[in-house]
Amino acid sequence: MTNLPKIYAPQEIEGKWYQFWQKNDYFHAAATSEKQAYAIVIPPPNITGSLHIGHALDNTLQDCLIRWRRMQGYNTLWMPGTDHAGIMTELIMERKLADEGTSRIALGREKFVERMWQWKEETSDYITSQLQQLGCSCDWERERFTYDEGSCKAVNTAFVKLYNQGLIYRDTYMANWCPNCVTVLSNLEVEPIEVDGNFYHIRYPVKESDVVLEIATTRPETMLGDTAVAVHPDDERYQHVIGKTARLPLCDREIPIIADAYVDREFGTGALKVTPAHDPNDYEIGLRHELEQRTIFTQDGHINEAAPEKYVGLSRWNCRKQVVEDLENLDYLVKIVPHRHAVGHHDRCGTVVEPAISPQWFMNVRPLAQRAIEASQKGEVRFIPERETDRFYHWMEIIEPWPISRQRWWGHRLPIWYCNACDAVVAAMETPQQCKCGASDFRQDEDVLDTWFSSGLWPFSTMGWPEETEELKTFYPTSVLVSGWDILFFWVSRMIMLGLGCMDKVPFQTVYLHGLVADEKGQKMSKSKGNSIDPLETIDTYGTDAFRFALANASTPNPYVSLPESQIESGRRFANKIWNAARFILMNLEKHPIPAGVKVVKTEQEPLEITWIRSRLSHTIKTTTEALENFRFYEAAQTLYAFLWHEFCDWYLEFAKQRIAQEKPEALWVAADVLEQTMRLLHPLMPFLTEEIWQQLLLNGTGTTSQADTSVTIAAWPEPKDENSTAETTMATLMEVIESIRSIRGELNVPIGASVEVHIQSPNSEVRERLETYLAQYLPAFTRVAGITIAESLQKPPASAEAVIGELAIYIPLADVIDLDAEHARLSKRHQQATKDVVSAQKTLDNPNFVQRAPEKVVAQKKAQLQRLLIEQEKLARSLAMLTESGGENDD
RNA sequence: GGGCGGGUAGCUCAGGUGGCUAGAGCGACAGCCUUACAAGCUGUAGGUCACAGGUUCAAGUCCUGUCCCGCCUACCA
Repeated sequence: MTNLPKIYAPQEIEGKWYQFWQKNDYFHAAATSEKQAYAIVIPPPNITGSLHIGHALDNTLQDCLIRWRRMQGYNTLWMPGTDHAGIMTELIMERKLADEGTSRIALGREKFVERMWQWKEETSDYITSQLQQLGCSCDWERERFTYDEGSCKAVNTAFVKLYNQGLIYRDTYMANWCPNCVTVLSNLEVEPIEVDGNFYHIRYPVKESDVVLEIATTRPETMLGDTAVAVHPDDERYQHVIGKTARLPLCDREIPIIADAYVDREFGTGALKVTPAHDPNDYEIGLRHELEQRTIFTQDGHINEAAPEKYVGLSRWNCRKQVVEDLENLDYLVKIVPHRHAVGHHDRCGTVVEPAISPQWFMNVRPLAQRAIEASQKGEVRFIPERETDRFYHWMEIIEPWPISRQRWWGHRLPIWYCNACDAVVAAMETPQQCKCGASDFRQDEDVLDTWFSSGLWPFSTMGWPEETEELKTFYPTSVLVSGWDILFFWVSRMIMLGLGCMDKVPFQTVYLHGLVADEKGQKMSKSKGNSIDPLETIDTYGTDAFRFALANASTPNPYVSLPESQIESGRRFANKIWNAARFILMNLEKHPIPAGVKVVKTEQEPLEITWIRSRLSHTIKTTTEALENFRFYEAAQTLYAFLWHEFCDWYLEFAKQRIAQEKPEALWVAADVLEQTMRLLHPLMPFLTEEIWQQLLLNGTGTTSQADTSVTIAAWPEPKDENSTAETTMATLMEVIESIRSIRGELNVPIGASVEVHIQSPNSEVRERLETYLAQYLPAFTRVAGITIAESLQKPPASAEAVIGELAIYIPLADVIDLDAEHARLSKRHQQATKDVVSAQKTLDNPNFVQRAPEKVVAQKKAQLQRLLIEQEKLARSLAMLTESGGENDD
């Protein structure tokens, strides 16, 4: 007896097979190959990270694609790697350091970076081992890191190239500043969050007049940096003060009153305080009117010497309190009105960002964005779902210069050098030897690059760029990029732009943007919200395959997908079901081994159930393949689930049991064959279980694939070649009959053990013939029968239950056990339903327009449907009448 | 303010270009330890497809409007 446990234990299977795959190098892609290339670069996870639900979904889908294409015979490359993740990683390290009682600043740049590398070495294996637990078939020999030597070279090359094209430049400009991280940020890194704030109405007296301007602001502390008051040029209320001077309270300064059309007369008091150094709009106004840019904050968000001494050194928030208190005391405060508004926060650390003026390096992404739009319009890159295309265009159209320098330490230092003698700026791969002024003393820019700059080069930096490698020739542009839609702007569009900028080609042909996993409340799952499913715990409890299946099954086209625990549970049951089906087949193969070299050949005499299951398998192969081609993972999952469980197990294996009992093992061998092919189909979704079963089947002589195949990972993807609609129709009739009988037995509570007599009446000789041929052999597998009678016409036996399928009637005499009331209720319900359907069909057909205008096929279908319904209705009516006569109650 | 997605069974969701009697999983109910699986098997119940109009022979599906929910986006101090 095959020694397989009754319950599938994933833990005992999974580790073993991953090692086997790696040992045999199945995941390694050849740099050159006759085969067509298929490549995906992984969205590199943060080195410090642990696998969260988003990774699990993202990587499961990628692995599905890669495994599927590998089986289809492509030279598949799944490029793995990790991301140094800039500020994010630094912040985590800083928390660690704080726990140790030290800090980044205390350590100093050199020590800090050293410490980061050390930590990277310690943790980076962790995330990759988790990906392996998930079954990811990455080419680990090629594993990369966004801050490794190759990436550094790519980053410097790209930077210098874009600099020389004039796309990278330095500018002093207002940008978002994080006082906590002490660095500039791009707009994307700023998350606007609605907060409850106030409008502070403040009096600004006009010099040499009794006029007092009332000005509303949400940020009173910035008044210390005010350098003007602005009103609308056409505002009648303020004509007389334009050109005059206002006295800035608390500061003992005088500021001009200017007219600028930006001011909204309707809003607030119609008078605006202008702080060019601390507000983007005021900055613009300041430029137009050549106002002083008075910066009053230090880099870490405290008040500097530009403000009155009293406030120097206060934090932004304490300063606000102090300013309000002082205004109040000096009677400059009119009122405070509660006001809810959006305030920008740094998405990584949550600090309120400060618009600030600083010299930074920018990338002019406009020209590249334009090319990206054109590439998309030409179809060089395609977005799935399609709606993402519009989001992409919109972003590319409104895109602004990208500030790429960061005042941080963990990352690629800008390849920019300044001559210590003449301050000349040089962009170069390495420290320049000599300046044009003759000096040879240079210092490198202190800043590092935005982490997205290096990850933007990922699709080609991982392939060896800037060298002209075989990998680039073979795999670039890659086939698909798989990612959540939430990083379309951060990462995907940057890759497209930088791909065009550096390679002159888009980095991937297709972008598949899957949904984000949400909890029951529709909230995106994230660790910080505490509503997250832990993939590793889930894998422990349910097994990787169950989890992966659930993820694929949840992966509908919606922007948010939900993954209730019950769905994972369902995956586990499915795995167990497959396991047991395999167990049944393997156990029986021991008694009826497949003779060497025997193939179950198709013949005229082939039993119906074999033709049928092969046809259904072909159908399943076709549907699954199409689903994967269109990134409809949920459809692939559902198709396989339905086939395996409800067709193969529920029906075919039951037929097979009969055949085995009749000493006709072909049915078993076919079962093994169908299971083997189904394991191949299911492999991309459930790699471990399918490998285990596939290997077991191989040991038992089921080798329909070529002898060279030693693993399902490289077995050929099945081909649909056995579709047979005749067999499907015949089987459908049989199934209907069997289901009707089971339904009668169930509803009338006929004991399982009781055998029943079945009488079938059908005027259709073809149907009768089919039933005569097959019913006797199949029916006993599904229900206990004492005898079967099939006739063109026959009297309904007394005290019998009845089912009607079109013109076919089934009678089951139940003399002793029949409950006439129950039978009456049953038939009555069906009669009502039939009547309803008749009315509806009749109505459609009575409409002359329908008959005239609808396609012939549809009309014919409708007519046939009505015909069938009418017959059913009539039969049911007659039987009901008979029942009533013979004493059944009609209390409907 | 603008845009996008959604509202289908108690719950989570499918329903490519309009056309079988609107489906699945989970849950519910009833009955079964039937020799692969009780993590199973069999049967049953459960839906005005958010609402109101419209187009059409035909609408869950297309159009218009309304109401909810979610998200993205915008400089209203």
